[in-house]
Amino acid sequence: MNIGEAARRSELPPKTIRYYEEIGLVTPARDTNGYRAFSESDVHRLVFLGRARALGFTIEDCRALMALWADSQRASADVRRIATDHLARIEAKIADLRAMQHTLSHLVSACAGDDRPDCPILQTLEHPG
Amino acid sequence: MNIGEAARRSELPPKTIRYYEEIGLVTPARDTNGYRAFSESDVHRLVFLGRARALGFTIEDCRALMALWADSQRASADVRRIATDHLARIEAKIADLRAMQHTLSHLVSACAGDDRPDCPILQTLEHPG
DNA sequence: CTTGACCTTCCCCTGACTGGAACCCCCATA
DNA sequence: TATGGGGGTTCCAGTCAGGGGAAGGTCAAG
Repeated sequence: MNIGEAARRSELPPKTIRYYEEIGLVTPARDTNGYRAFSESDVHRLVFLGRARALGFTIEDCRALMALWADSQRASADVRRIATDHLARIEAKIADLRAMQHTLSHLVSACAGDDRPDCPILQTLEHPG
Repeated sequence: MNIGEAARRSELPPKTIRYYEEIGLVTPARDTNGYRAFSESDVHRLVFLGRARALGFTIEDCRALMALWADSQRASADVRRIATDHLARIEAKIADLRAMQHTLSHLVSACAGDDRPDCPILQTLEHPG
């Protein structure tokens, strides 16, 4: 199948699929006219990639996960380690964002938001505390 | 003062300060030897930038905030709108990350993480639900 | 006079794509 | 047979907010 149908079936944009080929995550065959020819297993890999990316795994995580997926001798510990590391990064990011949210929501509720210039948001950026 | 001291006082890396000059967020004078000569108000602007960036505002948000900061005729509504928009983006991002965290933490706790190949993480990436 | 710390510009690199230009291929219709 | 449209292809450039490092100029101390 051509890239268009592979895109519909994997729910990934054609551009993304070409990029994944460029970095070696999929290697579709080629027709004589130069068009990419995707097999069912190529689509299967693309769907896997889409799900892993949707969970926030990096491309390099995806590469490692796909290698483990293909390896019937894998240790589930290796998969789990990738996931726990990723989970830790996510939780750190959530903590950062929640700190920003905390500060910002206080500032926003303290600001009148009218046509006068007085603004605790700017005051805090200038001199916090 | 030279960029090194401006960096220490603003707690921003010299590279970042040069970048901010390149995109027009600060415009330090120059000594005859070509070195940047930062004034107190330049440092003040850098500190403001550092705080705004620490709250997650984009560079373009910072540019707008600094323009409002410099404008004694500003309406606090304009400042507040920038902050509320940014807060909304942060909250959307937190929601995304929490969804990932939710799914990932379930997967991690379901995975034995031993030397056997059976792995609900890979199974779910292959066939969710 | 030399050493070492500082400063300068310049260019390339990051992640994970996205947009666009220029061009090729295939099928249907007038 | 022309042509129009909807595929496909490659390559280049841009995104965001800087970071790394090279090649070279400047300055104060020993």
